[in-house]
Amino acid sequence: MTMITGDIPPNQTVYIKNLNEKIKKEELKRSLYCLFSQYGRILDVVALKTPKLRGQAWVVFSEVTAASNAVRQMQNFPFYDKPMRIQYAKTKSDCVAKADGSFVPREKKKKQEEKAERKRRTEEAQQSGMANGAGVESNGGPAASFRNAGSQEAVAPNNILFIQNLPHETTGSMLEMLFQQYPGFREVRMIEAKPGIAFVEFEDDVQSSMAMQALQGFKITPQNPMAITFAKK
DNA sequence: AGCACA
Repeated sequence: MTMITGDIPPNQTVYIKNLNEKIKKEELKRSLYCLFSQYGRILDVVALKTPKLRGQAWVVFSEVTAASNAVRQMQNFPFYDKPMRIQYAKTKSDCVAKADGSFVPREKKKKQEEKAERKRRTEEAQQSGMANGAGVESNGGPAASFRNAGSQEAVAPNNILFIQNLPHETTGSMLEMLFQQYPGFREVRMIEAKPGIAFVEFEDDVQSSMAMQALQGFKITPQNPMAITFAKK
């Protein structure tokens, strides 16, 4: 069991390192968003290019299960020519804390920690009824019900996309018009015997992910939002 | 290698 995640407990945020440091921050964040959004809803992507933090990023999911799938499935995924190393984040992301009400701004947080430290040092002769932010991690959160990947089996990235729920009149050239605008596009393959589905091939997984993100739910007719997943290998 | 929230 040589798991790279070490002994860090599950967290809805994943910490990614060994990222290509030449990629500009905005592009990196966009790409990470595209690449990881198949595992669930993403609340935030954090990347800094400071000396200490370059080459690393945090992707915040709305669900821990999404993060778990991402840690497993995307482990060592070659992203901009470097294998990603993915773990759970060590601490709660600010955007999560803000959502659950436990957020404490940075400066104040320092003070609060010092205060807690002082308190700890004084003999605790009595225990007051102070309930200190002891994680009430209930997810009474809003609308977690999308076509998120949490319910279905997590599929590993693939340069080939599997498209479902197309109107039966869909032609290859219609799909080509849609998908060819994304870099790395190679070809569309319709399955004559099976109307309503198609395969779209890109040069690599990153590019296919971009197109998937961009066209997910795209409606050729009002009744037919496209359902795009990676093709099974 | 490196765990932040510009």
